[in-house]
Amino acid sequence: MNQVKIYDIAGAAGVSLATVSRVLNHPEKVKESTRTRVLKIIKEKGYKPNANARGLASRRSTTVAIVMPRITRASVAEMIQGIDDSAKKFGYTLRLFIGADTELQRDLWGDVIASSVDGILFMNDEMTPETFKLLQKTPVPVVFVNAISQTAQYTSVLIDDEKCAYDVTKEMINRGNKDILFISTEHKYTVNDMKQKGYEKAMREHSLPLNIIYSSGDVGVNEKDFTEVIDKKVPEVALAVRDSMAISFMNVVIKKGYKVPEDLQVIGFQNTRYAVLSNPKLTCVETPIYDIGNQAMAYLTELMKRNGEHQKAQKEHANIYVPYRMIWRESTR
Amino acid sequence: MNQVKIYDIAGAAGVSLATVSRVLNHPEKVKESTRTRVLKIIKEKGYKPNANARGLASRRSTTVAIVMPRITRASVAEMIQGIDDSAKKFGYTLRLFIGADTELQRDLWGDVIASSVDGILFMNDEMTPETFKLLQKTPVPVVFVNAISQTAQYTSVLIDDEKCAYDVTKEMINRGNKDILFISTEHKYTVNDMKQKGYEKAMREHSLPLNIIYSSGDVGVNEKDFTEVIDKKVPEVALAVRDSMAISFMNVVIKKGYKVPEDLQVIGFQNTRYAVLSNPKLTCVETPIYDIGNQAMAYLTELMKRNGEHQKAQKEHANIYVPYRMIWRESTR
DNA sequence: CTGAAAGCGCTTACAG
DNA sequence: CTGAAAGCGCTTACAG
Repeated sequence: MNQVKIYDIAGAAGVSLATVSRVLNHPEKVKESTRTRVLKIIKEKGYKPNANARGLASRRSTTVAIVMPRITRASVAEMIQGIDDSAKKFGYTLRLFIGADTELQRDLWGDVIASSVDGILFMNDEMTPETFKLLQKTPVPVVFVNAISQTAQYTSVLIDDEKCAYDVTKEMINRGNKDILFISTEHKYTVNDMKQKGYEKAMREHSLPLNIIYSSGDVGVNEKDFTEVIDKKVPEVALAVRDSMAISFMNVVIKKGYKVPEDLQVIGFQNTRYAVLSNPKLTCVETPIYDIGNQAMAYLTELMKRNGEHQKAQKEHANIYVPYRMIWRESTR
Repeated sequence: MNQVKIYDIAGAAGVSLATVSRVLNHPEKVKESTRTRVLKIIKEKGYKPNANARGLASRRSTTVAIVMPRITRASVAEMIQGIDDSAKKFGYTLRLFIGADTELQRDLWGDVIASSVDGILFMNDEMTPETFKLLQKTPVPVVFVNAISQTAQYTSVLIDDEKCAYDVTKEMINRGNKDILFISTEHKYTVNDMKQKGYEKAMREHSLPLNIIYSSGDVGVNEKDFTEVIDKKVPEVALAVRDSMAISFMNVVIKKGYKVPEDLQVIGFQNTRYAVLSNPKLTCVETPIYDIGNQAMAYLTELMKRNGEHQKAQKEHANIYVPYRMIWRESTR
């Protein structure tokens, strides 16, 4: 293991372990001359305090857990990048826990706790009450990322899905469209429900009939479902909660001989990389997923700091809404 | 923190700490009756050993580091899913370290070591000699994932890119094509170089002229570059190291009024989700990225086990090639 | 401002 | 098969 230990630094600098430790953790408590001397040696020897020892002794690990049901959703990677960039800035390191609700309850949550992270970024939407109980017992701050905590007890960082869907729908209505299809996921996600709510609100305000379809995440299934819909009637506008669904829908329609955006306009709700690879390019609500990750981590840092000072922070709850914007491309006119 | 400690279990079971620890770590050394009794209590109380304490005392953390330059590449998420599924099976937990070569050298690698992981999955292609030195000093096993260690000292888990590109190119030649364009990245990745090598080999064997273009990862730049190429001449076949590039190329060609696959056939080298969202759907070499992650983690587990037994395993090196296969879709005929 | 000492929660030889 | 004890590498009151 021949790693440099704190002893080595103390020895080389002619000070005690305690002083080296202080230089790292409470530099203001150390006389400047010794501080610089110690820091110099730390740098020379490339000393990095053992994370386990530090975690054990201090009960803080400068480590944060990311808990998510799946990592392969299109948006997750970029969110993690946002989280990581922020984590680096604040000196935190990331642990990854991937598992759905059931796994969380069985085993995974124990791992999260056992690893004594300082905070948790939680992306599992739609918790069962059991999971919620688990969360409640957690001794460290939790922030929801692009997922809503239905319990209004934790802060979520996300876009205001309902307002956003409302705005888009309204905009398309104002442009003279009446037959607007809303495409959502079969699997229930709160964020998608919020979007649907926004869509419904706008449609109702104009006394327009709702037209909603739920399909899976699988492109093959999408195409089958969408074909059925189209065979009945091609809507004027399709809004899809996922870019991949928007594009699938568009492709199906085009193959049937219709024109986009002339016969049908399509809008996606994410602005993933897919959006510019489709033909025509997909108009999107841009969900600034990188920013969401970035801000969630920054906010969690706040909470962790407070958590260190007084116990029990985080009872108040206020969601943090990250601004979204429209990116008009070729699939609308 | 009111977490259950090993003391609590020992107390409740009427045994010593040592015995509880043994039940968890060397169950065969404990009499069955006490073992079951202790296990029952562990389960009841939901005891999970503190990972820091365990890591510190045992010098093994059942934790693995994933080191990668960026997480937003299309293939990474699925690879991580593969890694995670395997990690779960073997009882490991994941830490994420995202950073390019320079960051590794400056700081990040120190974090990796300090966190005392039991093994490292390394995805940074194209290391500088400095990074390589860092790797050499690492006390734990390292496995390269979908990236080649140019030094033939570490095992890589990946597909045989050269052979694969050779096979595809040859197949397209055999089908009567002569003008085959190879599209690669501007940024140098060893895996892409290997593909290029395979392409070149096949072309040379048939005395066909090489036609290679390097472009960026940005779709906008791609389109500009590709337009230039096409304005000179549309090739019969385009092979692209990334699906996104293949699709961009295809879109540019289609917009110019050509037909795919009639005038141009296009093949991608990844089979990401993009492939089925394009229109026409993209023919691909399927890089089984999930399997690569999965097997890499499984192999790392082997190495870590050995590393525990005799010191210094891992001098021999043999890459593990995961089989690839062609998925013929609509962009070829 | 600095050092000696206790302790974080485990694991693992070492005895028995 | 089991327990007492040392130790993993740090941090942090507590003295001084």
